Amino acid sequence: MTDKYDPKSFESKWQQKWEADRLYRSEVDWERPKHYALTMLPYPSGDLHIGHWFAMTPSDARARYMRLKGFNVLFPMGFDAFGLPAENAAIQRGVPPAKWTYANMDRMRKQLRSMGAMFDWEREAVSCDPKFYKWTQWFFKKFYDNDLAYRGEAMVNWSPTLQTVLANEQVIDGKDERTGQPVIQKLMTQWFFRYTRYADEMLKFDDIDWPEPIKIMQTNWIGRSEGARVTFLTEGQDPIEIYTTRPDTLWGATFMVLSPEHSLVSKITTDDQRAAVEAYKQEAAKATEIERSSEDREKTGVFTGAYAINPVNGQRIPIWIADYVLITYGSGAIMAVPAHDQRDFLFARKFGLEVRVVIQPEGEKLEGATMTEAYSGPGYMVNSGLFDGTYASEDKGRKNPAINAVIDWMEESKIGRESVNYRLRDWLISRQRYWGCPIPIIHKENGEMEAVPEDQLPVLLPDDVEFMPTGRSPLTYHDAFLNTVDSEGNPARRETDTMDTFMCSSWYYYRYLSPNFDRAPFDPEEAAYWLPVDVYTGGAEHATMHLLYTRWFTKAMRDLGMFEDTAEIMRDNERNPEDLFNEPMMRLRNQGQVLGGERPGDVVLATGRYEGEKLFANRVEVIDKISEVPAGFGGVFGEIVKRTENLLTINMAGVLRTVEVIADAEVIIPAIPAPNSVNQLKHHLEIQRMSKSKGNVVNPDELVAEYGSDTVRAYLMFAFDWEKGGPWDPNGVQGIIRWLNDVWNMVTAGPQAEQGDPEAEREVERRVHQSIERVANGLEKFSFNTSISSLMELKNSLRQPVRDGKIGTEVWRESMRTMLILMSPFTPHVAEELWARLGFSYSIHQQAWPVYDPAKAVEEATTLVVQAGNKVIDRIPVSVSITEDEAKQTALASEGARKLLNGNTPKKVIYIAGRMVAGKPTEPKVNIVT
RNA sequence: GGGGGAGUGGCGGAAUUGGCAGACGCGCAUGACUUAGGAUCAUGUCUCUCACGAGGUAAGGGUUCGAGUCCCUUCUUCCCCA
Repeated sequence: MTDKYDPKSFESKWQQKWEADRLYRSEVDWERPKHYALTMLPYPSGDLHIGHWFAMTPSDARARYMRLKGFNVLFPMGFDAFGLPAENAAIQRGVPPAKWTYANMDRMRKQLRSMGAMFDWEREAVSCDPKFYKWTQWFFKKFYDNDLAYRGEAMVNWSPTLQTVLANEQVIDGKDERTGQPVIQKLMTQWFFRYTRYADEMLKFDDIDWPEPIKIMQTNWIGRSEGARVTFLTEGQDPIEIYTTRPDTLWGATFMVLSPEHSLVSKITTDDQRAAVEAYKQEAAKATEIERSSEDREKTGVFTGAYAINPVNGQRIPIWIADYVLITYGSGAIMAVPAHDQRDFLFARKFGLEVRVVIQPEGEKLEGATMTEAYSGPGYMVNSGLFDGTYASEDKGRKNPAINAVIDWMEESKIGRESVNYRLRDWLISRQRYWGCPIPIIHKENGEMEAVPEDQLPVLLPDDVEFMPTGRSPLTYHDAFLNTVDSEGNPARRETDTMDTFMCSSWYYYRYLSPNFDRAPFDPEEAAYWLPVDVYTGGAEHATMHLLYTRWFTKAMRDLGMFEDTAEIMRDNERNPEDLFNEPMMRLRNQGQVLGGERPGDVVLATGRYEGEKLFANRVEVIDKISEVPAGFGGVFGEIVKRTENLLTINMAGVLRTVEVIADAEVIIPAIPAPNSVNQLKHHLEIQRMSKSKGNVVNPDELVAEYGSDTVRAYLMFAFDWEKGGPWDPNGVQGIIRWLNDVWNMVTAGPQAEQGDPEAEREVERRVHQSIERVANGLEKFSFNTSISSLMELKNSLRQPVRDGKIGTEVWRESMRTMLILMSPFTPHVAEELWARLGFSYSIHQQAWPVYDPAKAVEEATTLVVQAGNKVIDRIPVSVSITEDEAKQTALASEGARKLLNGNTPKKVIYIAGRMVAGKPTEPKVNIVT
């Protein structure tokens, strides 16, 4: 055959056929083992990004592999369709969010189909679809009814000029990014989920195979600490509760600090301090919590004029306010122990407050007056009454003898009690936004609240909305939405907050099970078979947000009995439901990120008219190299480092110069056919995240149009360590093209001999079997690049003997058959096409993964490596069946060993046997120690 | 500020988790075939050395018969919270 590998001629043909045949439809089949493979669903931003391909196509390859291994695989897809960008589009371009979102999803579905992935589209779930968000609201209601949802106060970014709440990403440097108006921090009533209720359970990872860094990040995020709560009384008898992890240092508390927002502040402030305190409170409102908690920030604060009594020693200590104490953490008040806490120490030194040492390290004498930093290490308690001499270790909580003793004593004498605290705060789900799932709550006239009854769900988002340029949610002035009646028929007002989109993404993979089911969030018949998710893939940036929220969600669902029907059906099918609903995903793997590659900017010569330093160019010419600048050139020349519209920044021998290209300027780019425009000039690109504004976005549609889907898939899997990612390099794709071309040519050329050479055929069989194991091993380990390199090696080792006519028809056909199945997870289209051309029956994707036979993979001859330490001193060809004794004798008799030993006897001889590891043979070694 | 990673040829990356460092690919070089080559084929390609050989996985130290891999110190860098 003479036809060339031309993916365009068959890729969409197969995609259509697979879809028409419902090849990837996954249905419950209790006779077969199941595998639920899940990859994070995209936000419908409008265009599929190369990052989506990078995340999804390797996951698809693995799902396909599991299918070939005999599993019934569910691999669904959907859209996380609520969110702020749709609203911004509405405000900026006047497109309704729903229209924008649905149009984007249509486009992205087409793009997703071009991947040739085995998505089961009949299970698609879309979070902004009322069929979906009815159940998001239903979950909210269940949580509300069971005290897992409540209203509380939280700090928000508040714009006083716009009278609206802003999201974190809308605030840059304390100002609204759109209007530049100042933003302040303000306490507002918001909806929360009791996230902390499952804090302890979420610290357990025993039953799940998740990456270690993710577990560490989640553990730190939850931030469990053991300590005590202690109540101090002010001189006016107002109680101030504090939380401390170091109750053993209570005697060193020489002042207290309240958060500026603490409710007692105005009450206890004395008249002569009031002006200063009020001024400080206003100042503190400008800083974000992240800034405030930064340790190296200059400490600020104001004395309230009031005093408290230290309950352990009766000492009278001043009460200050300072912004390094946050109202949202602990109780919003601390006891300050400057000798043993660095932040308190800096504060004390700045304001001249007493530093009293109460933990004295061994062999050192600390003095409060002369210390230069706080001491937080181990030592013996001093200045602490009856506890003097007690040893304070480095352990935290009860394990520390000093803390243990003090807590017991405090509980006995009713001064304080043991307490566990978490850095984790409750999950704030309120968003003062329109394009989100409405919170199904009604505010009655009398101020009480009630949940919308289940039969009235969903509370629909109105689509006849108009956006104000302020960004205020249109729900807050949409009368038809706002006005309703309560359960007694009295007029009432709807809640206008919508839910955080993390709420939708916390349960979407349950909706995939039965996206049209209308009696519950999911059909227990489906759930009993498919749950839990076996493998989940996505970006590590979701480590502490999405992945913690979703764990919480599943635990809450379990405790509210939402899996009971499912468990019953499992039992009916002899599946033990125990421990299956504690965690949503059994295995998690994170892919890295594809970054924009580095690209040099065009080197240009620009001439025109100067106005001061700035050049108004009427002619810009791109040249090859900086050395081609003509002598005596009077304009600006150099590499374009940046271009904004017609404004160029040019690096002229190290100096940055600005050139404005005038409207009808002559632009000459030799590489691009004339006429050229300013927009075709390329500027320098650094390796960094891809974004439209940087102009370094790689468009997968263009790549697919040029090279075909299989090549793009395989290249993404081959060019990177999947868990790491890296900068995009357009050149490497050549290697994949050559590989697929070679495979194509080899298969279409057919066998070159009827009878082959037995030795060559045995070698081919060996390579084929080694490859089966190696390709599988890479897929198991998410090491897609090594799987593909194994496939390239297999092709390399087949090509020459086939060409030389050493492989007979039978072995040739069997080898091609196996190779195509091995390739099919990675390059599903070309594998199917060649499969069909070889006359095998449709479809390759319904075949079984070839069985690895170690006996066929094994080598007959190998090399014995003789080492002295880490250095190779000889190599001797031997049989693989060599025994330890034979190997040692052979090694000692070798030329290299003779030279090394020079007649002496070795101190030690170590033998390392050769093995077959993941389809790859290793050589036996003998290490001779002298 | 806090947290998590990563440092291996000109480049992307391999290396059974302690056992011949640099697989596979890109690029490059030389040659072949060609009207042509950004096609294809062959050979080579860590560094130094004509060679024999020696050195080499960010830098320094340690453990070990043996270290890219484990431990300590330093440096660089990326990501996340944002």
